[in-house]
Amino acid sequence: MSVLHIYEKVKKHPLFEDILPNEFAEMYDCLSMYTAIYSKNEVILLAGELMKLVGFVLSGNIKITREDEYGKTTIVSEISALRLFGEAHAYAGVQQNTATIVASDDCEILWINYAKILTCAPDICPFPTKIEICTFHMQLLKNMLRVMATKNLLINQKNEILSKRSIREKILCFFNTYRGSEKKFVAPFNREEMADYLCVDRSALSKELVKMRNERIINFKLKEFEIL
Amino acid sequence: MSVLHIYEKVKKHPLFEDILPNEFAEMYDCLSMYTAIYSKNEVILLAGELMKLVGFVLSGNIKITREDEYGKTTIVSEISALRLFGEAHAYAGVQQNTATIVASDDCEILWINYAKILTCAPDICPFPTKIEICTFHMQLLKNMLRVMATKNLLINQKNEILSKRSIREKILCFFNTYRGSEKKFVAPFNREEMADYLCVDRSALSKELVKMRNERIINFKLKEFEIL
DNA sequence: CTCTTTTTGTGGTATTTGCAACGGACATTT
DNA sequence: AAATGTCCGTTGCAAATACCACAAAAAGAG
Repeated sequence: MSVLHIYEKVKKHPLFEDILPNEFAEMYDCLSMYTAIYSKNEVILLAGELMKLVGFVLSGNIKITREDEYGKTTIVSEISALRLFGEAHAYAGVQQNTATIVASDDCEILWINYAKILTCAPDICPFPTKIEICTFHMQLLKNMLRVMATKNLLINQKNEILSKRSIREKILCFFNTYRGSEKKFVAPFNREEMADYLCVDRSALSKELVKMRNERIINFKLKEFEIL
Repeated sequence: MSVLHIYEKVKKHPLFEDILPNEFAEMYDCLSMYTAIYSKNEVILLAGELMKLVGFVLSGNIKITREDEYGKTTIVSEISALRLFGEAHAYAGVQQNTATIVASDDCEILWINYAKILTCAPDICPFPTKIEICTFHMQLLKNMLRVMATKNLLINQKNEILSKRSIREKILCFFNTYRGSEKKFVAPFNREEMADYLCVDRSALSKELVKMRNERIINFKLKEFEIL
């Protein structure tokens, strides 16, 4: 895939906001980017290896899995095309990666050596000397901060939901963060996905929703919900 | 409080790693830092206001609270002295802050205009011109990335624990992430704190731990645990 | 349209968890 | 030594939730 083709894929991601095609081409070399193709079920990164690069899924899907000491593996999360992964591990540095990353389908990954953003101007001198940095590197740093901050808020939201001790509270918390101030909204999940997201049993979720409808707290029909 | 006194307080935080006293003093002006004192129960930031600054708790404790539409407030998290808050909101930008921050005790906050790190060299020119940036600003950026990445991993860990559907699974997941590869370890919580962390009932936690001991999965005495 | 597949709601039951109250172990204070 | 307070395990019970199986409804395929 040519650099321009890659650019077309990544340009909509917030990480590359306000980055021009020619700037991206420069970065491509400067940050030692390269693409790699993995076939279905191939291991992309083994648990225990250090995550030094940030990955961007150009096509296909990947999954993050964890294996306990008895060999039972669970899927921690799934990452679809045009999404970023590994940035937290790459920047946290010391932490050892305890998860294994596997290709769910045939897929193509763009690997980016993001650490280089921070060290690409190696002529570091003692204070108060200044160093030079490309304007678009600065832009990328800004974008990366925003991406991580946004992800942070998202996980925090989910955390708040999962902290609730009853299904009803989880539902209400999810609705509140999702709907904003709208009374009527369409859920982004079907029942099974919603149950997975809230970490509860699907049928228990259905029952609780009906119960809440009977108590005239909410109204709904399939994915369409309304707060009363 | 003098800038040097402040430096003594903040220097151990990862955000200020490898920042020298004189560098900090320069930053203090450059990033428009200032301190503010709040008395117990005083509102530090009201829900709805935009979070443009990053806060560092110099002394005392603060709490993040959220109020539902019927006026019931819940404590989302508590932040103790020498810890950072608001960085995710500050960098995510668009998001509106839905939480209210309140002083738990009398406390002193150092406010930092971190956005300025990204724009402090205003002579931005078109590609491929370079811009200048202080070396210690670069260090600070690096530190901020690491702080956010680390926080990200931490929340993710907690998320994984809370995703487990039974108390036993939560316990095991917590133990596994906490103990690393050590078979014996001392928990950082007493039972009540542990129950809060796992979002379960304390007595139910006690019961499950005893049950697991009877099944010879673990052994424990108060805070000392051992995986069998 | 009909047939098939997927999604959703329901009912019954077993299990888990929460709740409230209490007593013993231990440490601290008086 | 007695009194007090905190933490932990224990108990009985009530409530919530998971599990399983199935029917009704909706969505898709031909």
